[in-house]
Amino acid sequence: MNSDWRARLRERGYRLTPQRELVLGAVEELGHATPDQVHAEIRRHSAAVNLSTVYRTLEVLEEIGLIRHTHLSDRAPTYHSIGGREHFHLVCRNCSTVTSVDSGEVADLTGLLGERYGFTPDIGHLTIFGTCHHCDGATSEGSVE
Amino acid sequence: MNSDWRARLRERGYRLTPQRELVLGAVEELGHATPDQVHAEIRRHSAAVNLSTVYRTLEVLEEIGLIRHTHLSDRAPTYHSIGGREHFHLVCRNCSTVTSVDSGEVADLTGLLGERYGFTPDIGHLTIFGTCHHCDGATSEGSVE
DNA sequence: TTCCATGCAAACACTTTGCACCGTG
DNA sequence: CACGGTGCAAAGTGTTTGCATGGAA
Repeated sequence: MNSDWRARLRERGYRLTPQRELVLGAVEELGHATPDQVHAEIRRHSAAVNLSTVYRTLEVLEEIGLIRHTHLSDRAPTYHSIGGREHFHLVCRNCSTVTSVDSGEVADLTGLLGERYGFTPDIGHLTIFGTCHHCDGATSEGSVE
Repeated sequence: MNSDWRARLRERGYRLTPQRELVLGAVEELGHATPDQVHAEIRRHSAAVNLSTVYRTLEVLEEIGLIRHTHLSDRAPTYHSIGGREHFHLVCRNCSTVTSVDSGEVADLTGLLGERYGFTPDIGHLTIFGTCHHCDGATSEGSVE
């Protein structure tokens, strides 16, 4: 599964380029990252990759299912590699802490939406904003969104 | 509850201006609308309100709890008035249909996140992307996000 | 009369696009 | 050696800000 990405690209008719390897590597290393952060991370230890290439590449990598994006803030989207299981995110508006939750945890929700609304949710894209227990009551400084 | 907004503004020390009335009216009339759509709607039958005023006003109206915003697409946020009960949205990526679901429907989810993660979700801000039953299987043209 | 709110224009943050050149397959 | 991918620069979208003027309280 280490070099699976090479096959994935080829299968779909995409070419293998050093830029694509660098972008994927940066996403995996950063965990959750905006296009700009990916760009900066690459620059830290490699030759520069153009920002527009980063955008185009993230799109391709998501297309072939190696990474996904969600919205952890009102600003830029964040990308993360799909390390095994599908998950969604909880984001605290107060302290900005991000918690990943396995999609299995919300099987009930998925079932309910399916039965009652005929709707199949894309759990991997989901981010739920709210307040974590450390911040209940104490609404303070820098908040996300 | 019709002119409740006047009191709400005054209570919090905000002034009552025709622009604020127009923006609130447009949001209520449109249902779900982006800042730009609100701006356009006002222009349709009134003197123009500056776009930056629309932005500032939407922020104020949300602050005092008359409207809320959520993200129905990757582009602009959409605002809606809080007509009674809190709700969240289901958005079909294929046909862009938006379904409102009462937050009571997901009491189980809210309970689970609270117990297991100490997290209090902001259901009113939530939007879940996915596929509606009309579009299952048949992934076609113009998709959101 | 005092400030808050508005209009306007410029600046911003993020993303996309057109085109010539480059390098993978 | 053809065609997809990249770099670069410019243009696009959506949003914010500084400042002078205007109007609600």
